[in-house]
Amino acid sequence: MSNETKDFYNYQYPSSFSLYEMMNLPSSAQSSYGNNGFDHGLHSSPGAHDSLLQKTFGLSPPSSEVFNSSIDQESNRCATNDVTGETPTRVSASSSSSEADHPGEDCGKSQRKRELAEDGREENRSSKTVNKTKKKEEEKEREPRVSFMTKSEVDHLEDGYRWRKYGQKAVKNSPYPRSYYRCTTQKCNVKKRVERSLQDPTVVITTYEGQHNHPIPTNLRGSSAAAAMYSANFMNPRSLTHDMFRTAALDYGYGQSGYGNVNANPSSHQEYRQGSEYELLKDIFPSIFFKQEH
DNA sequence: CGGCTTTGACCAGCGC
DNA sequence: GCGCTGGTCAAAGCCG
Repeated sequence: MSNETKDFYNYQYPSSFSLYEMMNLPSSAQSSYGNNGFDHGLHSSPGAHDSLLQKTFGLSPPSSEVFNSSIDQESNRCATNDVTGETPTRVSASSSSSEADHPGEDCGKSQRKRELAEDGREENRSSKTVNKTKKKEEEKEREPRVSFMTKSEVDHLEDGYRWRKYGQKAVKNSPYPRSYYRCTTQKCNVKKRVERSLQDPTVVITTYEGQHNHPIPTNLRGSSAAAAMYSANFMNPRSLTHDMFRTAALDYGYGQSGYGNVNANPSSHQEYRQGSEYELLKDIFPSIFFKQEH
């Protein structure tokens, strides 16, 4: 994936996009799996899919919608991602997260600025004698970065992991601050930034940076399914298999919860037990994930 | 008491 | 060199 921008005609679609992106599947893999699979049935009941995706990804409370996501594994971060400028039913998503990270900001400069600042600090804040050559090399090894744009009333969305807030900064030209979180697990340096979109304050932009080197904490609030999926991406991007999605479906009512009572919204369980959304899940995550299961 | 949030200070990069 | 900005630190306070 490069700077290519993909258009989706329904804002539920970016979640399917993010799945491919999160799995690091090459474009050939996408085409072989076929977008047709993802088209299957999606237009029939967008609201239901929307609800399903929210719960499956667990990134938002019931009132929120994950309506865009992007991933940044390399340095291609300057593609268009003018999501909030789109109509409500048409969203563009791209492999770039820069615009999602910092709407309206100058991409290249601020991006490099951020990385340099982070690298310098992460390596050795106290010692000023940093080997510049080494530093430059490490600059190239950028952490994978994924951003989600989620319509939500709350800033900090549950994703299954435990986070500690370590900073908050006012955002230039925005009344909404940006919050900085770090994974609380020892030796896990995954970070995330949370801010509200300047264009649409109801939209929360969550940017994950780094890879978790540990399993999802259990006995947490939020969605274990989402955490499992997110974990699968960052622990091993190619390990996100149909089993994962089946687990997601099971966790949401097609089986006994395997992770304990972690669902923040018990009512969602009830919906899934009715079965209709399991079918929707199969529609969204089609044969590649489900066909071998029955 | 441990874990978390808050918040002012600090640092580094960049533009002028 | 200076000011601006983003990102992080760390002390203090809060909370279960």
